[in-house]
Amino acid sequence: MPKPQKPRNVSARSTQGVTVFEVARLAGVAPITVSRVLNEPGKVKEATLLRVRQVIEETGYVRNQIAGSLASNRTRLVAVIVPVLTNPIFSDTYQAIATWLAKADYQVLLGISGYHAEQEEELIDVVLSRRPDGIILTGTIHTELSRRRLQSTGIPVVETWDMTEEPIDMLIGFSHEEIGRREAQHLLAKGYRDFAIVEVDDPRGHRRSESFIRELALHGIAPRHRQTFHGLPALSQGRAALLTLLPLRQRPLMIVCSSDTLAHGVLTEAACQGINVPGEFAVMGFGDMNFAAFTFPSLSTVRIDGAGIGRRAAAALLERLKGNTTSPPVMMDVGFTLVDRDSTALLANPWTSTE
Amino acid sequence: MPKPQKPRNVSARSTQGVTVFEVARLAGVAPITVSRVLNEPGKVKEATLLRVRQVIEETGYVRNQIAGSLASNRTRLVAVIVPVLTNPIFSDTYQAIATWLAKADYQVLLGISGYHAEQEEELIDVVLSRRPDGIILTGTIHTELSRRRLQSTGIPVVETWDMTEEPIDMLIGFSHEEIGRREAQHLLAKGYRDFAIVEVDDPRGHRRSESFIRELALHGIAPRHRQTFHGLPALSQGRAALLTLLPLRQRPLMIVCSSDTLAHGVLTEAACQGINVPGEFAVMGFGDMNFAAFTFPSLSTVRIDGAGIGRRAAAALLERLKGNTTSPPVMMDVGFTLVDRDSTALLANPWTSTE
DNA sequence: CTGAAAGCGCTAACAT
DNA sequence: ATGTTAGCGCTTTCAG
Repeated sequence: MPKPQKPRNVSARSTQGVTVFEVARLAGVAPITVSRVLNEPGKVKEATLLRVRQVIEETGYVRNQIAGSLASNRTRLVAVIVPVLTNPIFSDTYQAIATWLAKADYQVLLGISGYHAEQEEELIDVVLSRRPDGIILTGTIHTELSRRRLQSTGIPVVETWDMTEEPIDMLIGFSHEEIGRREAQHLLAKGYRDFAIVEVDDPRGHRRSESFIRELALHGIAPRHRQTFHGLPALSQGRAALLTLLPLRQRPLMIVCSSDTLAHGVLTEAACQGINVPGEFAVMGFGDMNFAAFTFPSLSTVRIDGAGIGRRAAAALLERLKGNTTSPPVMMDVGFTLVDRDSTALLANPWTSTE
Repeated sequence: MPKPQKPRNVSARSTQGVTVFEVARLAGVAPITVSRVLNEPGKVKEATLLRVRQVIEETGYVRNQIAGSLASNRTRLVAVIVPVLTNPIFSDTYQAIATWLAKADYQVLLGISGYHAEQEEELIDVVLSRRPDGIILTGTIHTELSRRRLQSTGIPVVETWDMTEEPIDMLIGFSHEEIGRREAQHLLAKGYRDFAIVEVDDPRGHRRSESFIRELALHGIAPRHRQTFHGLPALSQGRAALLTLLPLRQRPLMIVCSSDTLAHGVLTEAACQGINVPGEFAVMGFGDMNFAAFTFPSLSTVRIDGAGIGRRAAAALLERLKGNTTSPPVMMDVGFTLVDRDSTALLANPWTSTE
């Protein structure tokens, strides 16, 4: 039997809500037992468990995780820093992260950095003040200060959607340079020799393009055209891009886009102009988003397993939070897949004739 | 001058981090002054401000908002409950919410309900335990328990993306029934008489369709076809839908889709089959997503100002949190706009001839 | 403009 | 299996 409690919740500061003390009093147990019912029910005798749960039910008690977090120094909160919510390329990843974390009773604190390392730095400050148990970042490019802050806190960090030799902590992604390189090799091997690049100015897409161009250069080829749009990739930009490429139509042209959405726009404008794809233009996207297999013609692209990245990021974090510091450091390259569809199908009139 | 502090942070439970007490000691002030520097810098003398800020800088102090929230009973956290992150129709809204809240130093706690009222109910429980200062919900359909819990806490709630006579608290949205009705009237007025409905089984889209059909019925018309897909709207579904509609081609058909993505799929399959839109089929979407004006042919649709909903939801919440309980209850219908583009352009051969 | 004292509601640590 | 004690790190309240 617990000893009678001192009166509680009488000061003007209180929230007036039901607390563990009230529940404990009504159930005839000590507050810590209520806490155990909530957090470690296995450690409480069945009868006590039921009694406390009934009181919780009757009183409508809602636990205060803020107080719990302060006392236990664990928040069950994971901060997820995203560049934007409006670029669907990342949606699968964030959805997977939130879903898998929720299964383990962790919640997501969301931060939007707008693709800016400086804004991300501010965000990290804000977020750290809430003492998340873990942080998931999009990308591997951060300010030096961000890196130091994150490392000095010792909070588990997962970087995603990129590769680096020196991750802050854990890393689950793929190499954008490798994609550019392999994409170039792949298209060269198929016989394409004339290239145009259509991209937006997002940092990772830009690096894919640069890597693509470097690989072409190794084969003595320079792209005939490069167009960079601002902001998020949009169908409209792809359409505009194809219009500027029309004068290049004398010879078939391989149009390499930094996103499926841009590529879809190119295909749309081609359909509008009655231009045959892949006959007069071939088109390559990036992302293998859910529409890519169903455009007309179907879009060749680079498949990224966004949901897989999210699932693995969540899993790696949860593993660490379980206390498995003995587990090897996580630095996983999930890779990518070049997907050949109709938009790069070789026709009877081989492009290799332009060599 | 503050009196010398009792030793702090010596127990095994401490986080070993720098606390306000340490900062206060080094700056020669009381802890509460450090707190004021952080929260109400206007109330602190310039010299003190600078001195404390310097110590914060030197020590790398990171405030603990958990402790602050417990003491002040304010978390600066807003819970945002979304059905999914992978349906881009909502992206603008959530992006706007997070962005506008961040400007006011509020952060977003994210919850994914998967379109299920029951899952939302659990989520609300979890979320309430973190004592958010506000909650933003997607939709107005919740379990009775959810409604009661939310109302009994007294936390400001904003429901979005729908209308209801009895909002939990604040409401910023539009009527899906009204959309279905107006859409039918609009298309009937343009002369269309033969309709097919293509939709996914999301609850709000379904209600738009039902309302559309009711309005048609008032004019003695029943849709000739209705196809309901499962899951999120996808281009592939739109393509599949048009294939099943091909036998109906004898007379021109108005295909009403519950999402721009479905409609885009219909247009894609039409292009693939060499079918003239709007000649043989006319197509209507929903959402006016950023691609709708740039499909081929451009897509007639219903414009929803998703970003506006998000901005207003954030603003309404912030207004309430500023303590303006005197402000009138928020119940705003942001409306919608029927957008006529090429996919419903009337041709020389008027559809009205089929009457 | 600044400070002392007293909690906020919970749980770690240590009993029993 | 359950209880006692003592905080977690901050901010409210009340004083000066």
